[in-house]
Amino acid sequence: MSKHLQPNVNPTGFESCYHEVKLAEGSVHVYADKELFAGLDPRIFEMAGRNLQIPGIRYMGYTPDVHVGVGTCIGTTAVWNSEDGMVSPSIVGSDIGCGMRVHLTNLHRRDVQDLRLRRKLVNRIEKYLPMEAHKRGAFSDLRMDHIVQKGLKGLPGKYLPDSMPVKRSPSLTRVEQARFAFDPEELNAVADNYWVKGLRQLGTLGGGNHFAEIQYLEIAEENREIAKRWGMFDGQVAVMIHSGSRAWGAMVSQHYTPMAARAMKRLGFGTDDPKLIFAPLDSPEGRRYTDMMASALNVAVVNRHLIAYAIREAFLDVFGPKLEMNLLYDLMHNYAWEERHGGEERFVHRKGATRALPAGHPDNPDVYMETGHPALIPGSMGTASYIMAGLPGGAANYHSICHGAGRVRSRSATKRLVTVDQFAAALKVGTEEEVIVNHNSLGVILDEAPQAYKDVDQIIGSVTGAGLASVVAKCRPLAAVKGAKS
DNA sequence: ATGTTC
Repeated sequence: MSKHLQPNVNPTGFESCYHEVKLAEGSVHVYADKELFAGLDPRIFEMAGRNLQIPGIRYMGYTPDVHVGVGTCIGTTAVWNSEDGMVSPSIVGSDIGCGMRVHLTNLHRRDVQDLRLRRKLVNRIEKYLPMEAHKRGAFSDLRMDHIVQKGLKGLPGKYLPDSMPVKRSPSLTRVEQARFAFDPEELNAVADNYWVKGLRQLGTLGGGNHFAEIQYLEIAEENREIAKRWGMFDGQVAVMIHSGSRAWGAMVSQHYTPMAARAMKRLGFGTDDPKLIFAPLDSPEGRRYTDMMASALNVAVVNRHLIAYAIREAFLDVFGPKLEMNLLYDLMHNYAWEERHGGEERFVHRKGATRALPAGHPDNPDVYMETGHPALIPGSMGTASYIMAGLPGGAANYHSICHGAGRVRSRSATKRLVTVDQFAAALKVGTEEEVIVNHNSLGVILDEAPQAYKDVDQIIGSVTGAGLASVVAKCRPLAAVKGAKS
């Protein structure tokens, strides 16, 4: 029993961080402190009511960063039985497989303190890491069909170097290293341009809130033992990546949502929201969607892996061959999958929600069985990100925690209300602590200013306050790489 | 988020 290392936590305000909201259709369980809860948009509860109309739903939870989305809020955990449940393309959303990856280097923050060196590093990263798509002919050694079907196992060995171990360290779960038996006809039906574009977009960041950051770690005092086991130390330079399956996942959403809608019509299912689409897991349409969603998860993991590979090339250019960049974990926050909860098989949808399994949970990968796996939480630009460990109390929310800060204002409103100078101040431009960014003009990414987001520290405070997870490390930004609309 | 764009 004592072999499991539990994170140290002293939840002080559990009662004040949990709210059961009773609606006509059932309850939605909200994890947020009183202030965040009071500030929530009332539309998220109307949305919860319509989601709770889907037959067979067992549970619906909101994380503290919850906000309105299409059909279903970002920040939702929605659960069915595996045996006779539903799968919903609307709940998964269109950014299928979007998630986080962290690599730990053997560098200390003092090794990258010099601003000119950091700028050089960002320039190097831009050389290897396109924002939109690789030039025609790049990655001629990759097979998109292998990647779609086998994920990381579909990559040639060249892309799996020892200094960023993937094969050697079984640190990925069955979701992230999924391998599926795809129906050839299903894949044959995908238009040629998606195969071409899919290949060219591998190892590219994309736009919106996606990013790659160079960060340094501040280990939380109370979880030093876990941090040590995970190979982390104070001041360690880490690379955090936030990206997804790019156009492939968008194609799956666009093509298979109408297909699931036809199944609903055939079977006589519906809710008050015509945009909320779902199908039985054991219907032909439900199975086809779930398979194709899995293909997007494979693409997303490979995309993040190749982004990390590109960043490693940049680091090797600058720091030489002694540089190490070990994978800590890769973890998605937009997907649906089978998991074991309370000894039962459940089908868990997470839309903008991060799995945080505690020590001993059977779905942990072996290397993290004794601590729980790292839960990777991105902050907004210029603020902190977090690496957390799940607590047993997280079972209340099916081991889901937040996926970031959560937007407080739209992109257009942010551009209207926030000035470039205010953004620059948030990035500490002109000081020794400046967060180096890959854009000369901050105006092109103004909609991603931290002023567009909630305070991530307060979001994390609600997660720890509710006893769902505990902080292992706070990750402070040193440099940020982002795509921008030209 | 992405792609296509009246």
